Amino acid sequence: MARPRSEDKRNAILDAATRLFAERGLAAAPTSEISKLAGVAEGTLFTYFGTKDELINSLYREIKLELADAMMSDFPRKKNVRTRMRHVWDRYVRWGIANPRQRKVLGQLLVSEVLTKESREAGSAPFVEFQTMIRDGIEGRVFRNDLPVELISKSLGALVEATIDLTVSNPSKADGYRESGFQMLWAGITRR
Amino acid sequence: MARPRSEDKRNAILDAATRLFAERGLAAAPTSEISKLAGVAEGTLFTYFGTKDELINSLYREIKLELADAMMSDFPRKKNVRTRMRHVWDRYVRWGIANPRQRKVLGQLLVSEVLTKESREAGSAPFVEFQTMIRDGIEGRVFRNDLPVELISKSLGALVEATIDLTVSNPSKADGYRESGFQMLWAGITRR
DNA sequence: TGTATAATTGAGTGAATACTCATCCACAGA
DNA sequence: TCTGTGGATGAGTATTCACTCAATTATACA
Repeated sequence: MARPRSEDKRNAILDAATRLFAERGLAAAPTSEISKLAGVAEGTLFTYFGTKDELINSLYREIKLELADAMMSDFPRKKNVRTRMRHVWDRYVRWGIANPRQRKVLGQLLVSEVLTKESREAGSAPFVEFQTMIRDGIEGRVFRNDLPVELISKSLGALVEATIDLTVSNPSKADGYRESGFQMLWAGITRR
Repeated sequence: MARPRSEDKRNAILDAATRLFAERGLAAAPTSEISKLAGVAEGTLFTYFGTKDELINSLYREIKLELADAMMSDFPRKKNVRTRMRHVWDRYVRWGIANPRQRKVLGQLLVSEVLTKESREAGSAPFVEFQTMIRDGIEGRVFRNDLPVELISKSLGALVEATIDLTVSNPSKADGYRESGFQMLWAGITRR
């Protein structure tokens, strides 16, 4: 037919957006600069993403996919709940430390008024296996039975964030923080 | 001298800003609308706050003060660590549920690129007593000794947020969530 | 009551920026 | 090699918005 769209260009735009959003925030990163940093004309940005909001929503999905990938690859499906939980914990913490920009942007996106309901749903889809693991923990009487699934998953996310924050401001203690954080989570959710 | 500034007008502006920031986000709430909603001329906004960024920083301090007030009033200084911890927990959760707008704005402010270092410091100043409580818990061998103070305080914040989120989406279970959330925190940070 | 001072007002201004579009150009299929 | 389709370009446009300022008004104090 005609010239096909380039996956490379699309990625370059998303990448440039990530950098600028992380440095200056969503609103203060103009499309003109995003496209310049991506090495394309401003008009090109709008052939890949109809509007800036659409770009933002796409970026959200992309980052969530990367995170899910980091957390769920090599997931030890057959092992016990603690091992699976630990796997997810370690991967999540490491991803956050290794990808500070994406993590920061994710934080901005989550409180922005731009994300559609569809994007939010699409963003949590890759984490179904994670939810299953928690349900296993409750049904197998490993976890306390008064904690709703969402409280456990949100708490894991929250404690991971706290652990990463600490590690970033004191990288030499990374291993200790990762261990302590998990101990704390595990003690909090399991039966005595 | 001359006409004094009005505390009422200042508050009206901060209040209007809170509403609009919560509904639309920082960037999409123009000073023209903030002043209109506050019932003053746009120019007046700029006699109280030199720039929009200054308004945002002032709002941050204001909200943190309110939160500290809610958490630390009637603080049972003389009681044991668990009682003090529980006091702070309950107050924080209740404040978040009762003040969804300020809570939402606080979330936006914290990831924004607008807050100065001074504002962040001023914002955490009212919480010194809270830090002291945690140190008491560690030194009194109530808490585990491998957890840094910041991990405990961040975790409390994080678990409160998770608890509030859940309560907002299912208000009838408010008491249960508040209880379970605290149990989880307490189990996580104390020695077995 | 008179006056100096500073608050209040809102129309105006300049800068920033999301998005458009006429033109050019690269590629797939014939 | 030719051709039609649709991507790539970037100057242009319409809009939005933070901030200004000259004129007006309220108030503390003498």
